[in-house]
Amino acid sequence: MANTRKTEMSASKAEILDAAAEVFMRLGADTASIDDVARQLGSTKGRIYHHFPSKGVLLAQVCLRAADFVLQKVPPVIALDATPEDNLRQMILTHIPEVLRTLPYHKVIIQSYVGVQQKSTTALERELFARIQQERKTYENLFRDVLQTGMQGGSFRAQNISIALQSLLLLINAPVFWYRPRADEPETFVADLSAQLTDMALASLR
Amino acid sequence: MANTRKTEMSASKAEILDAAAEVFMRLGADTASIDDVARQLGSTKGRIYHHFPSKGVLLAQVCLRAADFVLQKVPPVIALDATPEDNLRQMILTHIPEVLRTLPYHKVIIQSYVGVQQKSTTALERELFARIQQERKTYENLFRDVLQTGMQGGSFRAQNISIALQSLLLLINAPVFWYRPRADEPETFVADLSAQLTDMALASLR
DNA sequence: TTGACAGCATACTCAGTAGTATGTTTGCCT
DNA sequence: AGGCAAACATACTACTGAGTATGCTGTCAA
Repeated sequence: MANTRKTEMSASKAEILDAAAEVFMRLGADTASIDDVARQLGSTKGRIYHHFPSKGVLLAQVCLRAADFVLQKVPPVIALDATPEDNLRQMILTHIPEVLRTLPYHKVIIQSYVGVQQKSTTALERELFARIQQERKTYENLFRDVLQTGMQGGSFRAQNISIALQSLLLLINAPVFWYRPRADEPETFVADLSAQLTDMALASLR
Repeated sequence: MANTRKTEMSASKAEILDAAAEVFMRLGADTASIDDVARQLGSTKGRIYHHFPSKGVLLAQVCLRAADFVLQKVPPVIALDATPEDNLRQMILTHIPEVLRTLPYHKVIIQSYVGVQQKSTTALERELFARIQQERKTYENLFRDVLQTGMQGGSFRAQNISIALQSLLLLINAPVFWYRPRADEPETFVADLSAQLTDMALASLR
């Protein structure tokens, strides 16, 4: 048990991350203050700064967790003997519900997708954001490989693969921008939504 | 000539908006300070506060201009006697180059698309952001109408129209997230990019 | 029992920033 | 010429918010 790595997280720390994700989502990561997060927790700054050395690290941990969520669910559904279409279909059908399940985290990480350069001063923050970028690249490559294989095999139309990849990734993350869970929404809404987006995504590649 | 409305903008004001868009894009609208914008202009705060009453209004004007850019270009290409496919194709082929031409503005307005609620305190700011939302809705409805017509006529596959619309809009704005103009890029890159995205968008609807 | 440490709360400091108040220059009209 | 705004620059104020230093309390091991 020498290497528990990421799973080593106290319940209190996880609770803080949940609160931070929620508040960062609502107010924006830069606008929201540490006191706002503390208020959401019903506690004070002291608790947060006991577990995290800075606001930047807290933000980075939220983003890192967002990346981890999908990275733990999606790779297992990839089958080497399946067709590119089937693989991609399963990947998207796994991706979307997982993203919507952990929505606040992804609303936060998307704020960094717009390209605002982090002003991470400390070395730890820079290392964390590098890890995030690495994980994102790893995740993107899962889709890139499936696209590549599909284009070579003729399942997908041949076209600029980088453009196709970026468009595909944004398409399957589209609900993060507009989805808001509602009490009166049908039981099957997320499943239906995932199915429709999967169809659109696959169709866009043919 | 009683009603010049929006076109009434001094060159200095436009120059400030350009600088603000550039800086807000790079640093993020909340992180960037008015002094940052002034430094970009090679002047001081005084100039900015002479033309804009607050930072919130400045931000709103940038966003409003972003919306105006596409709203002036796209509607004219819609033809009543054309098929939904042709109309949509022309709309996207107009939309993308115009967005990339005025990229900083759209990178700023996209920061508000993530759903962070503006904390506009003044009445003027609230009114401006309401106008922005109105213009955005107007623009969306251009696409919604084409989608609706196309689905009824059988050109497009019948499906949940709101989901399809949101996905389509995000797809045609995807380059805003990743595109960065490069000196060594081919002359035809933007045109090629627009063509590929148009094909993907139309395919996703069939 | 105690003491020592984790897990927080309280009460500060201090840098940065939005906004203001007031000077200073430049063009323009008469 | 001269005065009078517009278009800025300069020099403040007031406040927010990140980070820190220190105090308090329960728990657990020896």
